[in-house]
Amino acid sequence: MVKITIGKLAEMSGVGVETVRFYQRKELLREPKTNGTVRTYSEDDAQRIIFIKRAQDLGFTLSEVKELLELNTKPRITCGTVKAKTEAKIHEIETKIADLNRMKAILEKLACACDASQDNIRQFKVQECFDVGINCKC
Amino acid sequence: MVKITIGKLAEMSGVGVETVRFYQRKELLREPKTNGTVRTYSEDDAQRIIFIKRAQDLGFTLSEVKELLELNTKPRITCGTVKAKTEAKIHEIETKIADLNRMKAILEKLACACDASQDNIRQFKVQECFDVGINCKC
DNA sequence: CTTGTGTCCGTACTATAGTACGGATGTTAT
DNA sequence: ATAACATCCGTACTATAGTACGGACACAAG
Repeated sequence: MVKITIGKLAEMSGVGVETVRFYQRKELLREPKTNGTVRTYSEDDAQRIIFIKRAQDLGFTLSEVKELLELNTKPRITCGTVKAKTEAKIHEIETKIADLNRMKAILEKLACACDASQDNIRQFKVQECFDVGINCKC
Repeated sequence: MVKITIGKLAEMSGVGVETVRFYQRKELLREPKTNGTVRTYSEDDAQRIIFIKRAQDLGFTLSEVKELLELNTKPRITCGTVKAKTEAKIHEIETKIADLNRMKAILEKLACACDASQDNIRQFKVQECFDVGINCKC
């Protein structure tokens, strides 16, 4: 077995050394075996960090990731549990996308109204545009 | 004009008193007129806070919201400037939507993969589930 | 054996977005 | 007038997700 130090682990998994230590404090990573005083890590630790980063990119917070990882250590957890958590996350994302589309439509109206105006010192009321697009005739 | 105190303003706009003061410190709200020492607010301040909360819900940070609001408050801003900022915001939103759609697609694959292996695997590895999700053909 | 790089560990700091607290003063209702 | 509540103000604290720092060791090369 290859000796992996914290520096190598960090490099392998694409995070900083301090981040590894931070994840240990947060109990997202186990406290590793030490021979002497210097801790040695395994390939599994790297995989775990890569998983954490991936889940995070997918919109999970660290505590949600921790929860997901704990599904492994707890007995008799089924795919159904993971699926439920994932679907809740999908729903959150869908809501966000819908909101953003609404926001985008309103901003497009604002840009359009801006275009239509010949008056270069006209005051646009951004708030009103956000409300219903009152000022926007397009 | 009705006298609106900070407490009433907070109640009207659905935030805490401390949040109003926080927004003042962050210059998202103007420092209000005082008669004596107690500050009085207007209906506009409430509208402004409600706007802040809405934009925030749509995924804008407070400093982004501040920028949006400054489109109104800067006196001699031209239509061209407003339009440029608005379009930049639209672009940001489009990027966010794309990112969220990517996340959603991956999570849907994950949910699907979880579904497929529901009854078969007892000792289930969450990390593998994510891997399967990413490579899943469903 | 000394130099240099790496690791260990605690602590402190960053940014974002607030929330809570304590003492002083202001305002209002009875 | 006096109790009760509200406001003012600064400071400190919360959570999230790290990043940075400084002293003490560890270890490998020259």
